[in-house]
Amino acid sequence: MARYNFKEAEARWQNVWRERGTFEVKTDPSRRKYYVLEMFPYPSGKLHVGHVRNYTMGDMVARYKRAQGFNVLHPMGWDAFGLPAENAAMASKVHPARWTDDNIATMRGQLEMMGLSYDWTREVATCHPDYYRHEQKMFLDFLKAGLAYRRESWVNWDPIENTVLANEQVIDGRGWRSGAVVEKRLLSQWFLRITHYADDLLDALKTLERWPERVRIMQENWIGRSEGARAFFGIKGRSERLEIFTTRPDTLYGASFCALSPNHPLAQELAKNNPALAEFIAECNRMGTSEVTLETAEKKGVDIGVKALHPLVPGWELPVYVANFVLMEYGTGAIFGCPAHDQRDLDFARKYGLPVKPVVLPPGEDPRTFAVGSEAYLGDGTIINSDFLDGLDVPAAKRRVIERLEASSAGQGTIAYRLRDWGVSRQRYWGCPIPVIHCRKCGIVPVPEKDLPVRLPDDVTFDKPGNPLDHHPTWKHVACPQCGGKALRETDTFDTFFESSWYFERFCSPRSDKPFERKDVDYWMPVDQYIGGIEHAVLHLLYSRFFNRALRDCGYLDVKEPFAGLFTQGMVCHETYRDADGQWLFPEEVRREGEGRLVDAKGRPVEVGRMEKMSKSKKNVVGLEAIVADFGADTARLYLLSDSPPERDLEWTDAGIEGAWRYVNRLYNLVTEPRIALAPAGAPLPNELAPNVDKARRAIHRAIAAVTDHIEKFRFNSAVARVRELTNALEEMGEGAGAAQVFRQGIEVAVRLIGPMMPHLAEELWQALGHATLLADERWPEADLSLTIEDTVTIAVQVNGKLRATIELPRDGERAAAEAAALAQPAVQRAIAGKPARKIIIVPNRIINVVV
RNA sequence: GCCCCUGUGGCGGAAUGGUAGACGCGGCAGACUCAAAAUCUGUUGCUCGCAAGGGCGUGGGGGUUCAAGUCCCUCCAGGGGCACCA
Repeated sequence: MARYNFKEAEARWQNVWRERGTFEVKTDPSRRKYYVLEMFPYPSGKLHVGHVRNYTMGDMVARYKRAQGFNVLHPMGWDAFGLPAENAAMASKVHPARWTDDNIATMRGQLEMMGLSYDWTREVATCHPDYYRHEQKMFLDFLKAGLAYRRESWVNWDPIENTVLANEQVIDGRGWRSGAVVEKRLLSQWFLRITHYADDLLDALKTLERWPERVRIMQENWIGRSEGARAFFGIKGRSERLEIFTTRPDTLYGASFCALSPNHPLAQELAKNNPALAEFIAECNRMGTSEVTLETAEKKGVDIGVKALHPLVPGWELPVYVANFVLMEYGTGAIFGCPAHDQRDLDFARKYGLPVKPVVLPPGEDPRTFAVGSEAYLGDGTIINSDFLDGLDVPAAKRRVIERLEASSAGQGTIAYRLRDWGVSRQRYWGCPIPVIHCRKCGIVPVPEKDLPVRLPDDVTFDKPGNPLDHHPTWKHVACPQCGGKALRETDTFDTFFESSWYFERFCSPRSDKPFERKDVDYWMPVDQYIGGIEHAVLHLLYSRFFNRALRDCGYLDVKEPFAGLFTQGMVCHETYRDADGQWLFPEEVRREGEGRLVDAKGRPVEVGRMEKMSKSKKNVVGLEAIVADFGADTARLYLLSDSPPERDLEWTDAGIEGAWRYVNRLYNLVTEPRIALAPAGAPLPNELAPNVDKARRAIHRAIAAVTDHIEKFRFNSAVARVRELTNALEEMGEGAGAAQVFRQGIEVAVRLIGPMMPHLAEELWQALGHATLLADERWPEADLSLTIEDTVTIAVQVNGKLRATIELPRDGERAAAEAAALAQPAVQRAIAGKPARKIIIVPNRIINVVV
């Protein structure tokens, strides 16, 4: 048995592809295009197996579509701005640019080693001025179009480091480096008006038929359109009114209190003369900014002593609280509480002894006895205790109460969104500078286009906390473009989601002076198949959809949705290991001793933990280099494709990769040392085939049909299984008339089918079969459908839904014959036990169910 | 806390509402070998039975249906996201 020398072969074929420019493509409107894109990586250091799984799937699609004759664009680049580069700069004194470039070089080498069919001439790194200059121009256009604006918003503030922290850097309410209790602080920042497109982003989700349902649902919920009403409550003894938002105006008669956000203007004003309230607001502001912090915090409030006047019932006064669960960003920053029909309001009411009055009667309940205990009633029912609304159902009551509010100018129907505008300012160095200048006289002045790009200075230091751009000695000091006076540059940079919101368009014309050429974008966009992690289901994918709309409205392009097809793949997981001291161990530090017992290098026992997402902190990562050195890129690719369904998590095991390696060799030997002498290529079949040969021939065509279907549907694990079934069938086929021809046919088909999975091995075997062409340039095989259908079918026979026998019958036979054959089965007779059949259900060619 | 997803043999998984366990990993038995590795052959859901043949079985409970891993309700467990990680 020969071993496949993957080391030599993989390098050789990678060279051939590179030298021939096999995967370099041009805009060519005479050809059908297909754009395959994997989410580009952040250059964090090294490629991990999770990246490779993603790119292997993309390569599978790219090579498959290429074989089908498409002009396939398959580019790769680097999402190169971001926080880790600055953390590295602080930790090990290396400049973010240097650190990023080094990482890119390492990771590019790793990608090349995997034999992925990228057009490397299109490589892009977002940290280069050639890239980010275009988004500075885009931002200026957004500003002109009113899509960018400036307002104050809250950030996490570390009072010891005097710096803004990312949510990730806040651990249990404390700064991750300083350990200081994090405060919230108001900062003036830039926002993009994504809410302007809320309805369009929501409605267009329906058109994204090739997106996973769950991603569409998540985006729909994220946008969170809800119809409701604004209502004005008077304030006793004051002239202004309190404007509240509610999605349940039908429960207005069940109100028992009003609550304001700690940042509501009225709360802020009253706090000036109310030390207890001021302290409560301060306490709220010490909490982090993340939604999970707010939502899981204990619900608290302070009665601020004023009385709100019910908009529909003269003289009805309600207490007003400031409460930590009311968000200033949603609705109006003020609510009314109806405890009987909202769980949070109920908890709050119980805590502060407020009345609970039911106004919606659940079906079947008696209005005289119905009461709400510890659980609010959220469903539909009949309105009670509500004056003119009594007797209506919930939707009707909503309409009626809104009519009444509008008639009396006490409110109106309105729509609220959960979606908030996108804050793009970051107080960091390693990002794209925001191209504006702050002038004391002229205010905010955009950087003139002739002065773009605003480049990041190289000479920065990270020894002081805070933004290095801000303490750079000269960079921010400029003359105002309008008045010529002394002015300051904006020192904030863009959120890195800015770069990833249009890179797929840059790939269409990566070397253009413009962001992209219209003719290229018109040809290549939209991305036909986008592949990435489910963790991007909302933010990146929603921002990109928005950004595309904003670019369209600024005249850049004419694309409705950037990603026509989306696939979200699962993560790669691995067991975790700890030594006797509880320290994490890398898998290569653990060895097997005896009956499944694991020990460390010193022979001490190792505790095996759960399968978890591979992460550096738990050391449950496998080195890509080691895998490729031991087994080759194709084996790794095969394993990644075959082990789990692509959307599900994959559990990396040594046994799994070894199994893939065995198959690689088996396939290699099947071709290089064939059991049956191969007929010459293209030799005609004899008129009569031996039955076993005919069976194999049918298996070949069924395999083509099945593998093609599985690839189309992203069931790569099943595609691999079907290829294995084919090679199993070929190995089992005996000699007979036509064996040499069919065996050759089968092998050639198998080699073509593995082309997108294991491209190096496929080229190697294609050559071994005597072909002078590249397999990468060959067309995908087509199944002869007449050969995929068998003459006989196996029909299951059930009695009362329980399988009792199977019968072999001619396809599409008579129902009566099938019924008779089924009833004739001894096992069926036994199960019927002489009882008359009440009903016999026959699903043709499939199943017969006798009901007795 | 809220939104979304997942749950099938010892393990990864397969299965247009129609024969649960394809394909693979692992195990067991055998062949080859001085021996081991590699390779090959057979076998392998659990359970009762000498066998023939039964019974049970897709996280738990309930429902719809001639028929449920698949559809509905509910509970449990694990995972992803929650707006400054990318």
